[in-house]
Amino acid sequence: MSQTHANSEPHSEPNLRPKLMLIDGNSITYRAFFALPPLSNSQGQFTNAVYGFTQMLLKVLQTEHPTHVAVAFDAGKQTFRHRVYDEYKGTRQKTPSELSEQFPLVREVLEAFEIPALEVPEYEADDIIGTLATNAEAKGYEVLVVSGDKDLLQLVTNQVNAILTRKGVTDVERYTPESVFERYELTPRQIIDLKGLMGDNSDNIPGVPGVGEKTAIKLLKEFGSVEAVLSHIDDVSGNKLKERLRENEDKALMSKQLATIFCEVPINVAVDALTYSGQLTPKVLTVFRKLGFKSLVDKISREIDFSTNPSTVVDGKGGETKGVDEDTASATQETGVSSGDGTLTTKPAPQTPYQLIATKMELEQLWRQLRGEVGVIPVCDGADYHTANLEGFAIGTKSACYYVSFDGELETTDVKPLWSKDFEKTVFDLKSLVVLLDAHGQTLTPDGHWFDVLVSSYLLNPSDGELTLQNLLERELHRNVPQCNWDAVGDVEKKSQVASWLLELKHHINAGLREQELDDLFYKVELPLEFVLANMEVLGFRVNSERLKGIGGELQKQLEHLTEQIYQHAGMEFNINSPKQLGEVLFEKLGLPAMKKTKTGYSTSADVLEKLAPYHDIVADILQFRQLGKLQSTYVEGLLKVIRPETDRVHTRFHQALTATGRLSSSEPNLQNIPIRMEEGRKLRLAFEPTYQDWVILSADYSQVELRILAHLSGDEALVQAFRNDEDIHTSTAATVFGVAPEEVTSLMRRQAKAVNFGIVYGISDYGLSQNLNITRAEAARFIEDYFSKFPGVANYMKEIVEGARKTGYVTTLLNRRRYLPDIHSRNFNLRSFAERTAMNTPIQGTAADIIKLAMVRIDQALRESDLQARMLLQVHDELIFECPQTEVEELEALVHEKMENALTLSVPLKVDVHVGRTWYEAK
DNA sequence: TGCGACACG
DNA sequence: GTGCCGTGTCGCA
Repeated sequence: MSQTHANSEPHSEPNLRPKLMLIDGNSITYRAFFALPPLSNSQGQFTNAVYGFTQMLLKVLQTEHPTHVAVAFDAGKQTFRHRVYDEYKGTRQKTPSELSEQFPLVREVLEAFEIPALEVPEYEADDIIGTLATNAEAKGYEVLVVSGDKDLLQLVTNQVNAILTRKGVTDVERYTPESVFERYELTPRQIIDLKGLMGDNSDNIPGVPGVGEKTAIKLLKEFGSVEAVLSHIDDVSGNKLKERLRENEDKALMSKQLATIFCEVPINVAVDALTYSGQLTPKVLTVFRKLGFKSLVDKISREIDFSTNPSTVVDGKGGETKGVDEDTASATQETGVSSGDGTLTTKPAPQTPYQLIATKMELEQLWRQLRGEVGVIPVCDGADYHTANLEGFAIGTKSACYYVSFDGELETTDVKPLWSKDFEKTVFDLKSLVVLLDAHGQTLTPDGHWFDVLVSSYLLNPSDGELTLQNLLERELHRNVPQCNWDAVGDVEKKSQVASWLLELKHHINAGLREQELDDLFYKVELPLEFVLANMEVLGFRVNSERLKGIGGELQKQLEHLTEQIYQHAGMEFNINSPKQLGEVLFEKLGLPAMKKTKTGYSTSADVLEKLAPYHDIVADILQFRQLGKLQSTYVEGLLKVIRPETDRVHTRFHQALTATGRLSSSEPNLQNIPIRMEEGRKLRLAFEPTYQDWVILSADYSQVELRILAHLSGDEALVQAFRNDEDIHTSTAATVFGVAPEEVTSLMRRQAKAVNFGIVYGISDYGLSQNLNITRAEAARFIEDYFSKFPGVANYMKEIVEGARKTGYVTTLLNRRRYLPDIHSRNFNLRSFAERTAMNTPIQGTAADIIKLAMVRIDQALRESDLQARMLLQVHDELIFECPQTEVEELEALVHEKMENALTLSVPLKVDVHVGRTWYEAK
């Protein structure tokens, strides 16, 4: 591994060797455009791409400190590659004007940075970069190429490294020849061969059809290059593959040619002329202001080196003066600029003094030193917080770092003072800390002054991709996070440094929460909810494995019987679980009419099969087989695997920072999708029991919560009235839409109205409804039209929510939870329509999530304050499951009713149904 | 490893 | 030339 550069600090260790950074301007700008929501500044000019580009630029300059920099751009449409292959980049959509108008802005930014922008007619940015990289390498430079396109990996050598974006814009990864090999098992030059074989959709490079990354790598590992593969086709394993290679020899060779970066572009600028001073001039601030980059103005102002002029620092707290802290950044920014004299320097992250705490005496001293805000990172011997052992805590303050080790005489109970209100603790993933400490008999509570950077940053953007601590630090603070193994002991000094960065992250995120008015949602709902979820995870749900095995035995018998019958119908044996083989049997052997196709073959989905049922008895058996097979594999065998044998319990994980709408999700096992709709599956709930003999399961579910929310949000009079009268909503909708009295509504009419109601909540389309009801599109469109004319408030709400999303780029729930919808401006019909439906659905689904989360927090609090033994086991989106002694049923029922129905006050009542039973099955 | 199928709200 | 919202898990190719 040659991580030496990434972790070195150029300032402390002057580097005499020149370092050239070459940035692929097109690739980074493109990537930024699609990764970021369509931000625009006060003049309505779109700035997301230039913003992302600038973020990226700042980050790489700050972390790499190059001595020479250039940015390359594609020049115009036609390139020499089109002469080879006229369909080159043919599938690529026309560059949207929202993007192309930002390229001049990118150049303005570069001008302010005094970084040259290069382009050469007929050549692409790649080729310019390749040429300069080669030249510079020959002159003894260290070279870094920065791009979003993994093609550039072909340029990597020991002297030329690549920095590629991973997710978003600023989440990057640095590649050396070793790390290219680690990732692809190929040398950098073989990246060209890889593309020759697998092609590239975005550039319309064909490759060999049917060969993807996996196959291509396998072939290259064996033969080395495209040419070698083609001259040894006979030695390739797999007949189909051989055939494909033979048929596509030309394509493979041409694809390789297209993918090869041309390193002899005629450029009239010398590498040595591309010097970069490393100093930001005030011009940069001017351009940032003009573009409306408020946060970047703050950011670079914060990094201004005031060491020569400390008196300009305005620090209201009169505290530390060596840094500019977040809260005063806006004040100092003005001073920094108006003084206008000097140059502004970006600085690498500070190193904070570190101390190991391993004895009682050292710990005593720590308590005397420590006060106020601390970042805390638990250090464990494994990734799974349900089973890992706690080995110590990395602790960071603004000015010091510590590691408290439980390796010697200290144990977890010794750090108890840390959990008191006296310390304001910031962590990443509070729930996991609560679970970890519970294993050591320590109970953390919401009143202990907490901040969680995971859940809070999720609120700022729930669709931001995987939220890891590393991602957050890099994305939000532009910190180069030291390499360390987070799921193991060791690296404690680095971890404690990161712990102190948690505090900066907190302030950064807090500012965002205030700006989006999300502080209430975070502090009053999500943060306390972490403790509720932790307790549910730790407690688990008791499962009777004997009963489950009994159900499994029954299923097995039925499955065997069905298998036999299906073979008989088919006249042959085959794998019923294989959609491919099944398709062949149904549509070729038995000649049933194929109604739909998927990319891989015939569709055998349930809705297709249901239509085929009248043609052949085999179809019903297959549907039955599929259903039972699912029950057996997922719910019997899958569940048995995760029952802890010592306790007969399953412990799900709730994910609080995952869904785009604000819902929770559950996994390992997923207890939010235990069967209920079909009786056979529902029987599985017989295996879910209360902990003790004389206890019961109590379930409480919101009735029609999403439609009630729709009534509230839209204010539609008819819908509101229906709920105020406590009518059966689907019957009432049917009566209204079909213009009949409620008692004249037939079951068909009710079923159709129900589908329309669902469709409305999902962001309706005539196609979707027609599929669901098995009617024509025209008929579905009629239904929708009728519905909207009878519920004009709903029609208007849907129109306005989409318009609002177009204007602001996001939608919100009743508690201000936000979801960005960048595709709302897409030129792609599909993506745009999807975003529009999402705009209609998310406020509804998300508000339902807000409401039940609030109810959970209130119920948890009420239970803790009461003397009830009852406890919450699960949340399933619109219902809560509890267990309690039989004697508590009445009181718990009253409590749950009260808290759930009054979680929020809407213009329609919230209604909750409660069911009690010996098992989960019987609580219906 | 991506996809189809299917479990839930 | 489209396809109703949000999830997780299994088996196949």
